[in-house]
Amino acid sequence: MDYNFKEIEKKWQDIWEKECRFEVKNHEPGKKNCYVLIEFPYPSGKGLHTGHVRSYSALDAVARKKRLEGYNVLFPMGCDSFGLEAERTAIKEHKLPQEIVERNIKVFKEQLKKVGLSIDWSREISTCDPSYYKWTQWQFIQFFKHGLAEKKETLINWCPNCGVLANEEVEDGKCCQCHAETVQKTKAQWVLKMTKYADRLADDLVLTDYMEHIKTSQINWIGRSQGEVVKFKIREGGEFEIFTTCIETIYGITFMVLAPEHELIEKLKDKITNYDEVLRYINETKKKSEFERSELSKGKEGVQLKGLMAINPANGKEVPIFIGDFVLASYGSGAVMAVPSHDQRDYDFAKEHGLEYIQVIDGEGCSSDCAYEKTSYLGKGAKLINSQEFSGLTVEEAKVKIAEKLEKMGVAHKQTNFKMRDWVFSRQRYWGEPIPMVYCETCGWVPVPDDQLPVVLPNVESYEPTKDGESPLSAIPEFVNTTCPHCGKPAKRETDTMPGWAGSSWYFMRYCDPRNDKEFASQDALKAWLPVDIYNGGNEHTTRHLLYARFWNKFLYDIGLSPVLEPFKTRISQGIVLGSNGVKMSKSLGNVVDPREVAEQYGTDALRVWEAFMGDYFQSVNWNDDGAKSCNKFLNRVYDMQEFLVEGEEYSKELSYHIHSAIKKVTSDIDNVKFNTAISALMILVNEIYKVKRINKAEYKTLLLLLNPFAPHITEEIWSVQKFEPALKNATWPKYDESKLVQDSVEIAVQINSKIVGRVVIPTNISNEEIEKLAKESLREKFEGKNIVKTIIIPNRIINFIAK
RNA sequence: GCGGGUGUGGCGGAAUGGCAGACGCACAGGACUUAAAAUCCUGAGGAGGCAACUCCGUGUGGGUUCAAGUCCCACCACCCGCACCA
Repeated sequence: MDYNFKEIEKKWQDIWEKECRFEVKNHEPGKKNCYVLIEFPYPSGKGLHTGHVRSYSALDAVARKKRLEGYNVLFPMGCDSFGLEAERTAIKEHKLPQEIVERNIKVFKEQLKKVGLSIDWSREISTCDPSYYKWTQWQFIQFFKHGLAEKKETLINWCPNCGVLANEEVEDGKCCQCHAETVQKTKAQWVLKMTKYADRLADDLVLTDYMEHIKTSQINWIGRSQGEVVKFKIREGGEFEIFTTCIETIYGITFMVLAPEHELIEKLKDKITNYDEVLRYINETKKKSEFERSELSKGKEGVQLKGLMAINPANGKEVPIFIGDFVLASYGSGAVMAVPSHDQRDYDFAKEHGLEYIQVIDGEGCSSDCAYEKTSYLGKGAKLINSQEFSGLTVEEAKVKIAEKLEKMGVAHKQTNFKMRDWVFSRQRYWGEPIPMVYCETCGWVPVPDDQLPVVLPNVESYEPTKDGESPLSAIPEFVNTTCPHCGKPAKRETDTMPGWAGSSWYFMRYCDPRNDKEFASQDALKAWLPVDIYNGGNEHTTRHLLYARFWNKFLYDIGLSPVLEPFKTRISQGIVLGSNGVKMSKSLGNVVDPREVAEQYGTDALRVWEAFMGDYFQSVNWNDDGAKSCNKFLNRVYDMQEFLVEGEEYSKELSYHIHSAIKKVTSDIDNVKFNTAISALMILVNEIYKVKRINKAEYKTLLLLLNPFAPHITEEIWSVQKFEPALKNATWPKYDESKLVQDSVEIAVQINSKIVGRVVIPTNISNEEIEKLAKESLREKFEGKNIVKTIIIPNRIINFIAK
């Protein structure tokens, strides 16, 4: 008969809760601390889905194993509750975001508890709780006091009817709600100067054990490049700067391109003979987002600034100037030199506009339909041509010499540029932390004093985005009007709120000391837990959230409030769970699987085991309805094994090898986040036990402990029913003995000229000569007439004879 | 476009450069049963063959190597991110 998972799972969840089993102190004598962290969820109305269960139960397995290994484990949970989605739902349902969030958190928590996660609920936090965001605000003020927060003009999406829009709300240049055309406008916004930390954010990755692709993503997002800033004079007066990493191609310049926003255009408008055309192009550009502008297909568009010519400082040559929207004002100096022979985008642009090509690097790569780019010529000893005194030098020599010449002339200097930009920290939205600043005519921007924090988000009647582009808070005079904390004169509060990223940039610190009302967390608590040992989250957060959190921590480190340079030792990302049809689960496609239904049918343990087993943790995987069923079957086999149980405190001869290899495999697989093969190893062990139809106490206990991280309810139930000692919560993770993994004999494959000709069973302790002899003897007929010239032996696997 | 990934049976997936397809699903056969379900046991990449066995097989095309799913080069397809969704 099937085991009664409903009863068992409820029973143990109640016991864990009653015992406060997973509540943890910051210090536990004789135990090392281990911090297992999973990104806290956004409490959307959709509730928990199978993707959540996959990562939560996986990290729960890690936490449970660490506990059994004797660690003092912090495995906390909370909610990232501010943000646009709650606001939208609230608007739709005519409720307050506060209510929506409260309701969703309740559902979430209930669902999480049913998954049987070993969470310390006493440390639960929510970013929209004033006792939490008080400290988010306090930290913002520290950024301000250290000159890292300032108001600055930035680009926003603007809809004439709806005001400021998020990128997400713009579809093909139109507002997603009213379908009016949107434009890009500038607006003064709070900005955190993250670029000041760009170098360190890139360099300090060596201090972490992040997965390699995550480090690469971070480095590419930061996008550090070293190059030269070169000053170009304009024949008609004035000058501008460009940034290039390919100074070696400067003699190949045949035109220049400025960003349409470049200040020079306004300055020299009287000298531009086709100013009307230029203006039209600039207005067209304003309708495009930066993302659209950087697409290559649009890179050929541009308009010449007729009447102007730029002068190449290297050789005095005059070249035409264009504006093109593929040049972004936000990167470098908003202007580029164009070398069509050696850059594909310049090449296409030149072709479109009938411009000249000058090849300056010698090689075969330059052809009639593509440029000879640096990826093809760098590091290959290519030489310069058509470059005056530099012709004949290698690219690497020329880079240095040309830069030297221009620097001596006073028209160039070295510069490091970053793709990464400062963090725009303002939102003209209601549902976020109010930015705790006051503007005074006399004193300028003044932070709200500590004793007046938090600046509480007021309850309002209308919190929809405003049409004038200001935050809904600006319509509340009681909120806006205040006095200057500095001089006491009437002043106005900042009405922008913070982005959702704010609260999530330091929540892992708050978990260390969640109820502290004197500071965001005590240094003692932070030292006890940081850095986080293993941090899991979605792939979509491996660039931005991770950078923001690392930046935030580095700043706190610099002002003495974080004990670590890097907050996360390792970072991993789970693959998403797709619908059974291979596409993302969504309500409209009807392929959403509710974990509650699965648990109802096959049990939470089966669901957890299946989510661990269904595939490589890092890869996306298609949901399969039969999976949980098969895992329920597996758990039943483990349960039914009680009938085979015999006395015995040591592993039996028949099972010893299988037990030791399972311990080894499961232990290393959990450490290496390979849950699927850990489950597979357990299945193999269970199959072996069914072959002998006998299991003793020692063996059963080991099996249950290995399975416990994945299926905590059933294992604890069997353990307690069988009255195994000590109680499972006090048991220790089993150890394997390498010497028990050595088998007496092994079957190896025999190859002649790399083709398998047969197999032979050999003792494991014999010499290579003996292996050769045995292989030849057992497959004598295959060797007839063969002249063996070489033998390759791969221990316990293959012997390969090379014959002539 | 830029950046990060992925591609293996009917399906989910395994495989430190060393016997491809572990483990599981679905499938087939057997045991148990009046019968079915459940359970237990066995089989199975494809093609050919009564069989022993042979040939073909890890997105495509090349290459390195005694040996390639794995390393290198070129290509194709798909997924994720791209700064006001978080």
